[in-house]
Amino acid sequence: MVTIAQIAEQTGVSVATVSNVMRDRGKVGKETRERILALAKELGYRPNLNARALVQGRAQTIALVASSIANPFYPEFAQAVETAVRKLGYFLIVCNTNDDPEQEKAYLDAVSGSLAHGILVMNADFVQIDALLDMHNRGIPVVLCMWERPQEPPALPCVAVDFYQAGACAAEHLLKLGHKQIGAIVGSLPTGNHIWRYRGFKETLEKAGLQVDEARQVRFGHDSIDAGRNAAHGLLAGNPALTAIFATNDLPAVGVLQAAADLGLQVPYELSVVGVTDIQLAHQMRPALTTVAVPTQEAADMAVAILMEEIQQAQGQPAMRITAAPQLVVRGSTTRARASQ
Amino acid sequence: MVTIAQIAEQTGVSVATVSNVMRDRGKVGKETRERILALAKELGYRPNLNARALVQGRAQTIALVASSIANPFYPEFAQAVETAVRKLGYFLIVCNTNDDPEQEKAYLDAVSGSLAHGILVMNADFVQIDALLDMHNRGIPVVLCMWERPQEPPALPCVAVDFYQAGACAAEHLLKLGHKQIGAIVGSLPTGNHIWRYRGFKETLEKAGLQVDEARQVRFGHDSIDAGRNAAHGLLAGNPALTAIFATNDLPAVGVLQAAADLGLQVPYELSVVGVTDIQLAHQMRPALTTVAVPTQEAADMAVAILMEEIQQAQGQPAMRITAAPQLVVRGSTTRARASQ
DNA sequence: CTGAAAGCGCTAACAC
DNA sequence: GTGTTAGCGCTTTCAG
Repeated sequence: MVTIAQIAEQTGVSVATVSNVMRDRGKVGKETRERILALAKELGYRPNLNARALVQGRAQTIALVASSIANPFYPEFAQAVETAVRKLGYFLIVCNTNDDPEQEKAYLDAVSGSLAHGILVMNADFVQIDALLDMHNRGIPVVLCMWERPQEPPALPCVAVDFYQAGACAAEHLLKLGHKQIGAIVGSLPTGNHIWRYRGFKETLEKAGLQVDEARQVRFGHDSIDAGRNAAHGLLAGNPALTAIFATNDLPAVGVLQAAADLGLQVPYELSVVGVTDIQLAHQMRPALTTVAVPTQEAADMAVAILMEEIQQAQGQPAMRITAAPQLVVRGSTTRARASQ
Repeated sequence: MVTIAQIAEQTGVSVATVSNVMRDRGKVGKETRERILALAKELGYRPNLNARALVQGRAQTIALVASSIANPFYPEFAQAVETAVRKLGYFLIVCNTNDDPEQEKAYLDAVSGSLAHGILVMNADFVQIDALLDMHNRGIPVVLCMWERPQEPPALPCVAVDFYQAGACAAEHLLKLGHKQIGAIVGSLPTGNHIWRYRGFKETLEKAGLQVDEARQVRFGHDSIDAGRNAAHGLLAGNPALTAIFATNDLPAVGVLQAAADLGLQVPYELSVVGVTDIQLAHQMRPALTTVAVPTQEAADMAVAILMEEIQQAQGQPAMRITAAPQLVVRGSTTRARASQ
């Protein structure tokens, strides 16, 4: 490994000068500078990031914590985050806890031990919020990335997406198409994080004068294709009059598409389907999925921006930033309600 | 930040002793040990990873370099790698170059500067191989993760998958189903990395006495859904007698499925489709995709294993390890050839 | 079993 | 402009 000291020695200058050159700190004679640069290049010098991090008290990395990579939204978001942090000279460390508290603790401890300068958390509801609060109090920048409810900010900095509105938006679309018998598949338990999406949906229906009978029209579960498919089978078996199904996320919505295929139901003519998020998979399905798109890149950029503010001490009370509203994207999985039976 | 020195002072021992306790190095009296542990816990001590990395000359991280996260195979592999490295106490840094040589250089430089202890490279063909060789010569562990051709090992350690055989396997399946008019969509240029898959396919057909007319039956391009769809449209327009299409990867195969949907062609009855890899998307499509599955987790484990050998100096000449053979997975997108026209 | 001291490679005052 | 020096927090001989 080539060090600053070797370069200093071989060029007959001090380490400070070499260090200054390496960091473009000016105050170095042009001729000296060039001699140093030339030698550094020849020797293949690379600054030791750990030494730098040690002396500066901060690493050049950002950690992104998520409970599971299984959700295809994750890599899309991770990519957006990576792009954003790279622009600022940081590297991204991915931390998948796989819902394992031990892994999670290991990651949080490592970050506390300067593995990363700051930490981005995707599914805050699965993470030990108090451990994060603790880190934040010790001065480690923390940002929650996908807060579901702008109206109720958490105790930590976050970027919020108005998922209530996403649900409302999906409901309006279906209503406008004349659907009256609408099922819902919720990708979490009634106490879980998808509840706001569901409320937005439900309350919009109710405002339009439609009653929602939870026993007959709604299934709670979790956020996966399989869960969505099973739920759809259950729903359609118990309630064949359904002309549309809203799923609180694209994954279960894809499950609904599959269930329809299983049953030989033509989507959208016999059943309309709407999801939320607009993951890649949504437009790869046939028919492609109508969904309420979440501004992924914007959320990632905001999260990184907040993190940077925290890093630059521009603190105060926990910042919350709200993304643009989720937008309906109409594709092939929805159409006018079929003639009532 | 709590340091080892503070703990040493407050417990009246030396830093060396605290350090030994923290790393379970034995040789510390039980009672001292417990006093130290108790205080460390109370103070919320976390070892500084950068200091440790500096003094030991190696980081506790592994870098995974890929040209693009767009390929859905990437997150699947990344997850497998992350799991494998975590088991050994390492953290994973993701490095997406997005085919940008500057990004790539930035990442390689950072790793050379001890950002990571070792480096895993996914798409070796897109990466500046000489830069990697250089790193390897300087003693930095490097492993190429998905070498396509075991018969022609590269100059660096690697894990190889016999993709020639994958292509052959797909061809055999189609032949067995009675297909004679088979198109091929290659997810790279004729000089690119998918060429072995194609050769396996082509030569198997030829051994069975079928001629392959590249102009009429084959399209080269790149590895994406859209490219696959376009290629399929072109192929089917020029050659409607085709009863099956082989794609060198699942992504273009999904594109073929979409093209068939566009044209109102019933898969598999009017057109059979086979891909390679078995990404998640493959079994989410309807009909689900028949494909030749690559052992992702095994490849990831092997890559990490080779890396660890390199780390433990168990060197010698570049190791190559070959995964189990790719396996055909029959799903809904293939069936017997339709009556010849 | 425990301690003292050197030093990993770099940055950041502060002198010259 | 350039050099000197004191650490950053930790591990690692080597003594005791």
